[in-house]
Amino acid sequence: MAAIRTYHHPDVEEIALPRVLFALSEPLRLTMVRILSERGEVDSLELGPDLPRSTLTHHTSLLRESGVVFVRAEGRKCLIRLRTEDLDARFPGLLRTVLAGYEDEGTTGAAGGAA
Amino acid sequence: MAAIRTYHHPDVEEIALPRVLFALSEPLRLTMVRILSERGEVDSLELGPDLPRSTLTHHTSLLRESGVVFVRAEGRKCLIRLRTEDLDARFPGLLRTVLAGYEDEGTTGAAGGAA
DNA sequence: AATATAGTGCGAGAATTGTCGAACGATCAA
DNA sequence: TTGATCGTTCGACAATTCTCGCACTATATT
Repeated sequence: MAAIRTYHHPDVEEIALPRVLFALSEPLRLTMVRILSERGEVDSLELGPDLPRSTLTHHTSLLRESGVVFVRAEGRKCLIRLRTEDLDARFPGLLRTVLAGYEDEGTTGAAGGAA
Repeated sequence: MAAIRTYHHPDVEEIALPRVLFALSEPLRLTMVRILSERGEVDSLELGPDLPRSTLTHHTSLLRESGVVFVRAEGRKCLIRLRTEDLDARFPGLLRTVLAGYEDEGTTGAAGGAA
């Protein structure tokens, strides 16, 4: 029984707006968030199949530490989902507004070619 | 009659969400935006009285080039206002949502001590 | 014209962020 | 146990961003 992978997540009150906006200001991460909103909880590889693993971990960690996503280990894999309720409790409507404004741009083949 | 100071502003369609979010992800700029939303069109000095001028120009330019604010020269001064309608046409509700989520934090003495 | 004030642009340096290879531990299948 | 796959961490490098002094132009006042 080896050490289980654990992840730190900020409490709802600790989620800071500048950090969230910064996390969402990167096209790649914004695309990840859009995928998450469409598919719910997904395997981390779905967020960037063609990306180097270390790059994927980097962006995933940033989204997690800013309070945008929740990450949990499942066997070898890494399941990720949006903290929709927490974000909505903290910044009502923000996520919906951002996603609505990003639907038309970058709709095709982003996040390293996720299809 | 010398050359009038002119400023480039992106068209409404050119305003990109990642750029806007990045512009709003900086606490200083976020505070500037809040001041603008409270006071309407203001002298640029009101956005950061204690800041070095070059720093102020830097942030003002970034906000302008991302499509968040409109800048016009008035004599020696520089008047700045939010592009509320344009932003709302492009990303409905974004500005209101962001401002609502930032009212409680950083309410005091930010933007270099603007009072 | 002389002075004071406001804004801009440039440049340098510090700080932050993004990308990615390599090594490592953990997990699953055979 | 062996081999393959996945995620993490570290380190290095590139790119971007931030801050700010300085010189310069433009404007307003006297």
